[in-house]
Amino acid sequence: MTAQPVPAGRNAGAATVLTTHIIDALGQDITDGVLAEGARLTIEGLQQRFGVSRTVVRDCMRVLESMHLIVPKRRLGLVVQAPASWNVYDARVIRWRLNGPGRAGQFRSLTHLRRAVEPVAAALAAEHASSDQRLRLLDLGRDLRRLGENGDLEEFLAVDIEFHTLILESSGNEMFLALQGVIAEVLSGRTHQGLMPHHPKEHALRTHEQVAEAISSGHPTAAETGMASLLAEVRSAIE
Amino acid sequence: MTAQPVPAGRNAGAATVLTTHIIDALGQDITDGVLAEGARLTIEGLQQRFGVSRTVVRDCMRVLESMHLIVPKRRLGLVVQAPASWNVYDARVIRWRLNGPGRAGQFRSLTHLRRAVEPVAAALAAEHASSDQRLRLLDLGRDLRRLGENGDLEEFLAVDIEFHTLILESSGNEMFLALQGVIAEVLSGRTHQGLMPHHPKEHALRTHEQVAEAISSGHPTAAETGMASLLAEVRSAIE
DNA sequence: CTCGCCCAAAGGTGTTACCTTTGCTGTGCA
DNA sequence: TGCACAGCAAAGGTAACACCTTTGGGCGAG
Repeated sequence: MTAQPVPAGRNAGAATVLTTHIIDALGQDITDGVLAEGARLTIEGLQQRFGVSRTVVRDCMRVLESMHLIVPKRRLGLVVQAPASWNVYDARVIRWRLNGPGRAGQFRSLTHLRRAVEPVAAALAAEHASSDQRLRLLDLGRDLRRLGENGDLEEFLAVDIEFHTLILESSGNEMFLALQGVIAEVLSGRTHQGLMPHHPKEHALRTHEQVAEAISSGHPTAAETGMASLLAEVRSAIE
Repeated sequence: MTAQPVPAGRNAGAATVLTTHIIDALGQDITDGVLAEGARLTIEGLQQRFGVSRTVVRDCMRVLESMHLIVPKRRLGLVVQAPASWNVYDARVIRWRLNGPGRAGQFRSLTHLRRAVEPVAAALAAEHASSDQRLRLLDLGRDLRRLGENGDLEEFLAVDIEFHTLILESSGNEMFLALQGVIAEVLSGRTHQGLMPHHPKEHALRTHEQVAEAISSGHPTAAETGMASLLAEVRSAIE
């Protein structure tokens, strides 16, 4: 991307579109590796490049700094950090990586994360879910079967996302729930890139139902192993 | 806490201690619930409270905003957000929660996260670890037994942290490795709060060795189940 | 009496100019 | 040769200001 010196857009009324644009542009460049570890930026330079004032640049730098993408150093400027120090759970970092050359790697990492988290979430859900949640889960399991057999991929995706989200929510663990967004992202990515069979496999449909059943009837171990076997299929697809 | 209007400390030379202090104070207040969802702050008010200029306050607000602890609203000020939107993987948020009344809950969440991630990390490590890493892991397993039998808790802790860190690192998944810090935190928290037996149990020592053995000899499944059983003990201790 | 328009106040956003602090670099003097 | 100090570059911090949006109240028309 590397925006050319924009003709000083001024504040055209757009609320905070200025900073968003700059943060996105630089974040994308860094996560793409266009700006590699050790690369140096200066506030002055960025002012030029984006045609904004120093304050705006500093605001943006604070955000990037808080994701550990850059570190300000006196006399050196803003030094780009190694990927190892990035805040890789920040939604924006994940989005940037999914947009760039790191896409495949990010997908793989997220899939492993799903494989780790979702079975445990299912087990916890079996212990902590409310009765509303349990009922809803059974409903969703049935809906999935219906939609899966009809071959309606988009609808199936929407319900699948709700299914997995509800389990994370029912786990009662806020750190699991916080992954909802990226898991939804992974699921959509999978169907929209044709990594899904045209009809979800019978095994997957049955397992969804079994997981819903295990959670709603309060069997943590069955829920955990069911979810694990659901994810095992996914895993074999990406490796 | 709630710092009284400091007598305008001015820039006493300290590098970026200004913003850090403000961010910490507010972040702690929000995560503690002292500032609850919907509470409103104003830049003006914060300027008064901390005796700093507007720019500094705004810098801080950007950081807090990027963690989704607050959202700026025209005419309303800075509105404190519900815990559900917080960036709960941000190291600072975790630290604040561990410092405040949310401590127990944060510990529980992190322990579940460990239970989810570490077995999968161990399995991946069995596939991807370098030969150096495999050897080192065997060493650490042996060291743990020696230190455990001697009852040297501090030394044991240090090596235990290195053991778990090395596995996360060997998994090759940067999202797993990113959890290294908080996992170390949980481990130290456990020993320093007397949640550990004076001598680590024989079973734990043996399991550490088995995990090291499984990873180093490239047996993902054994590594995964071994790590899971290691964490099962921990789990029973907190529930 | 009610509805709608207009204006003022409040407050966040963005700009500019200026000063301070820090650390590197190079040059001159001992 | 080596050390010290001057100079400079770049981030950190402050202050004053102009602008836009939101909101709410007042005032006039119907």
